[in-house]
This record gives sequence, C-alpha cells and structure tokens, in this order.
Amino acid sequence: MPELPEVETVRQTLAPARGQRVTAVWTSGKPLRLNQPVPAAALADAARGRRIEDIRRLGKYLLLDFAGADRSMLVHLGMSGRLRLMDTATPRPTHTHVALGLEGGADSRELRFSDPRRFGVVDVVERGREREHPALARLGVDPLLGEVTGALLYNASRGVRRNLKLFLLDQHVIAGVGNIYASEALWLARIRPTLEAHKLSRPRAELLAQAVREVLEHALDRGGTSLRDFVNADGREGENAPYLKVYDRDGVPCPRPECDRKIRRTVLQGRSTYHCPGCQRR
DNA sequence: ATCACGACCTGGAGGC
DNA sequence: TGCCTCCAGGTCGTGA
Repeated sequence: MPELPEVETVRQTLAPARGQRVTAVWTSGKPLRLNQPVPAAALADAARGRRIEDIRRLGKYLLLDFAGADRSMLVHLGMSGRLRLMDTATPRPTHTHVALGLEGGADSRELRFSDPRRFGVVDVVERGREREHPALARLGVDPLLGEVTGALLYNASRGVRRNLKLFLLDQHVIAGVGNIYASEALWLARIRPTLEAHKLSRPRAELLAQAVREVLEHALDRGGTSLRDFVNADGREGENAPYLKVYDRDGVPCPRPECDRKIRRTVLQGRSTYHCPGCQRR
C-alpha cells in the first residue's frame, strides 16, 4: 500500500510522538514478513522508559530512535501496514501487532502498528549502523532528497535488460518508488513501461528523473494516495488519488488534451501497469 | 550476476 | 445469504 509519499506522510504525522516517553511495549506474538517474529524483548529493551527522540525514514522504512538507546526500531509497512497514534481508550484495530504506550497523563496514547496481511516488518537495528541491516544495506537513492538525477538513472540502467517499469521498482536503484508512482512517472515522461532500461537515452533519462521527483513530491504535498487502505498516523486519508493520471484508470481517456487515446491496463511481472498507448509509444 | 516466478497473508468487491 | 474468483501502494527465496 504505501510508497515513499505515504511513508513520509506517516513519518511527518508521527511528529507529536517525538519527546514522548514510552511507558509500555506490547506485541501480538504473530510473525510478520518471512515469518519473522517481532523481537519483543529487544524492542522493549530499546524503548521502554525512554523518550522517542527522532523518527527517520530510509526509503520505505521508518526508524524510531529512543533517547539514550543504542538500538532503534525499524518499521516497514508492507502492503497493509499502518502506524497510528491513538487514544489508549480506543480499542486496538484488529491485526495490531505492536503497541508502544506513551506517557501523557489523563489522555494517554499508544503508537500502534497494525498489518492484516503481515507483509510488514518490525525489527531492531543498531543505531548509527542501520545500513548494516540486510534490508537497508543496498537501498538506492532518495527522490525526495533530490538524489534522482538523469545521470544516475542513465548510469544505473546501462546493461539492464529488464523493462523500465521494473527498473523503477528496484529499491536498490531508487528507494521509494512503488507500483502507483512507477506508472505515473512513466506517463509524465512519455516513456513506454516496456522499454528495456538499457535503451533509455541520456535526454530521456533526464525527463524520467524529473518525472519521478515531481510525481512523488506532488503526492507528498497532498498527504499521499489513498485508494483503499492508506491513512496517516492521525487516521486521515491522503488526498492525491484524484490527481493520478493513469493508475487505476483503465479505459479512461488520456488526460493530455492533445491525445485521443484511452489509458490501458497491462500486467508486467504480475503487477498492474497503466499507460497511454498514444503518448507513451516510445 | 541478472531475471522471472511464485510465495507470503487477509479482506474487499463483484459474479452467480 | 453464501461461495467463488480476482485483486490489492511490497519484497524475498528459488532456480534457470
């Protein structure tokens, strides 16, 4: 469900938790992605009694630092994961797997991680050595930090025979692009999703880099895209869905006024892909 | 090394 | 009502 703009939106809306002391750590005991159990003891060790000092993001991963702790909490939302700040009195959502009780007097709150499909990850990493964690070791560049450039895309795609859609989804190249924004960026750059990556010209690499940054920045400005599940830490949906140009728009006329074709849904590597056969011919 | 594929899970939507 | 199929913002292990 969440791609970079959604994860960053969650990070930003978690800001009120900063400075709050963790009073309790609860876990469901259910395993998450790859059947990995949440390391309950290590997490409690790192968090309990300490203030949340910072909430950081690396690609689609979030890191919670605790003041004075040498280990941080690592969270990936997978497809259906949510991180929410909720009143303790509100019943926990079904499929809640982690809850951090936060100090707060009468109106105490919990930071809750729920994930029906359990494709998410909750782990503990050594602070300052996050990049040694296998999930983070090979993450690529961050589009929201301006690190996605034409030169980078051009160089990274040399010798790559996969198509561009799959190339954009490779977290080892760009960390954060997912299935929605890959289609959106290719439409904006007028490039066919099936173009083999190594055939991307230098000028078109520049166009694509701009498109990736623009699509993600705009989505972030609108608090992310909510198609069915996504909500931020306050439980609010993102407002970007109406601005999507092609994703989930099979059969709808291409938004370019000069184009008279309809958006098409195809399946690439088992995943829905949307493009305009008119303006994305090359 | 690179790549395609299936697997991991639950739940919602739509067809009959 | 139910039962079936398909679909979903992601990633990883396998084997060619």
